[in-house]
Amino acid sequence: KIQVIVIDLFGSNIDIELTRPDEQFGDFSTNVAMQLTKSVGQNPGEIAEKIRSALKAELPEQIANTEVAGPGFINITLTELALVELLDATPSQSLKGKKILVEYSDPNPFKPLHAGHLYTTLVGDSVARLIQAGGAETIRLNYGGDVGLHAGKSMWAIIKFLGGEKPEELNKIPESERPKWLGERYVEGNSAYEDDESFKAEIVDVNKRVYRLHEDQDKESPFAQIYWQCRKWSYDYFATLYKELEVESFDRFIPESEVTKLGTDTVHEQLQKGVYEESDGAIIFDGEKYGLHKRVFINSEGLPTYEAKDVGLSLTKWQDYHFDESIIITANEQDQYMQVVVKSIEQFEPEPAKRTKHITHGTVKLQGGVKMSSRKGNIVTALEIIESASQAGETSDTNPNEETILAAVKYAFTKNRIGGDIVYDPEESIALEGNSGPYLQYAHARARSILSKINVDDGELSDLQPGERSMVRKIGEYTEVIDKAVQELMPHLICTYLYELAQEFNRFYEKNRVVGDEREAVRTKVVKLYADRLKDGLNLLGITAPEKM
RNA sequence: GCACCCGUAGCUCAGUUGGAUAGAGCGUUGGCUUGCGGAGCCAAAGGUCGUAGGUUCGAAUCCUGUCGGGUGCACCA
Repeated sequence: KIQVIVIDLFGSNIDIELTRPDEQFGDFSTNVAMQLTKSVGQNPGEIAEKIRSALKAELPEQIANTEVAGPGFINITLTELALVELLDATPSQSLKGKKILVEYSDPNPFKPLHAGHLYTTLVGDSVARLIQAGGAETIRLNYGGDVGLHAGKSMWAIIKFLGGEKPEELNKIPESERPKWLGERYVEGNSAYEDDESFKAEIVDVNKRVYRLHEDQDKESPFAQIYWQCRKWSYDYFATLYKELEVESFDRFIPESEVTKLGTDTVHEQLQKGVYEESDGAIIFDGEKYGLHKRVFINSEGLPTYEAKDVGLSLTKWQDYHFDESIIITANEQDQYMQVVVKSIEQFEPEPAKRTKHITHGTVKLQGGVKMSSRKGNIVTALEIIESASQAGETSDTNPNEETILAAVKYAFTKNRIGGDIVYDPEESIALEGNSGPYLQYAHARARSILSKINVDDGELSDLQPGERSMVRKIGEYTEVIDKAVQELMPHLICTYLYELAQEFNRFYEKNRVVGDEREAVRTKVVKLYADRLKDGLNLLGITAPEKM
């Protein structure tokens, strides 16, 4: 609408950006006038004034007031009618008709789940929810390394523990201790590999046997029985965590073993065509030609590295889904690695490479910047994080139930912009005051409690008083926020908004009685709209909104 | 050495396709309580936006240098 006026007046069709300014300035604001200063050759105040008066004349029904302020902002205050109409808007489903793959979580069988896995799982879940909210056909993928050196290390230590290749010995390990037991074996195998040359050689050999077992589709040999049994234990363990977290379930688990052959074959094939090259007995891709670095895809033992398997994975995704977009979420240490892999694929299969987007996040640290490592063994496991939230709740006056604990952890991990490291503080996450999941749950429950005491029908939103208008204004921003969060794939935008919304409500609530007031009907409508948005927003984050707490 | 990410209040973070007095929470200090869930509200103190330049009418935001932290740079994942 402003666009048209600008074109009429100045013949310029720049994009008009409407922002939500501080409430004192109005409902919308734009700085076009300042942007036009140069091309038009008039001072911003004059330009703004022309646009302002034209705009006001054009839309008398929608615009109550406009003014030019500061260096040349045009501030627009909507009429009550227009403001209320904004409430009917729904998120724009901008991804409708697209098929989008989201790969995240990616735990490796035979290795323990540490706090980082919890983080990446929750980030992935919230991003996938956004994509789904955008209307896309969303396919959740989980890729895991069931072959590779780590599996070799674990298998070596497992066999040693069992006193040989004796699968029946596995039955002696109680079900509840299996995840921990597997984690300990990995740590043992890893230390052995690093500390002792002869152990290292043995492990390399075990690693080869694991690959061979897949090629031969061996399920019978004692070695294979141990492998498949422990692999299953790992997957069971992952399933337990996902269930506990109440994250959306994955559409497909793709173990590395499933894509190894395709990846290996492709690399060999493209070696002939010059995409990959031989170097010191290994097959590499020379990313330096593209400002990246060199990486080994097939090692000199002839075994595929992670790189080759990722090639297989990408091609598998492309063949099986023909996606519009493929999103991969990992820790940021894989950032440059992934660029090399994707660049190599681009050389012979450009389409899927171009449609692949890598989102990276930072690492989880505990209060005081303590980092966790899975090499040393002193790791914080995923379940321990949840446990710590629960414990922090018990020592406070909260006494949280499961819903609250999950809300605490999920919100703590999604409220920050994806990218940097995050510091997890259990006490802050479970706190009922401040910017936390439980605070928002409480805010919701309190609003529902008010509504449960109401006996009148909703009123029309008209002749709004200032507090009511502020609430309507804030509620009306909901769809804009969702759209932006979907577009940018940034769940934290929703967190920020919901928190602001709850604060706005608390201000309203402080001054305006609902039940029994002469404006009860109108205010009931406001509270209802507020509670519904809060609930929807929390659900988008995978957080429940209980009626009572 | 090269590359990528990060550096905003004591702490944890928003704000970064350039725009109005840089905003929240926690913590600190003071006020509000006969209340629909006070798990709240109001207010104060607290900032050379790492630092030095540059571009611009205008820079936390863009460019360059520099310092500090993290990560990655060949047979690990």
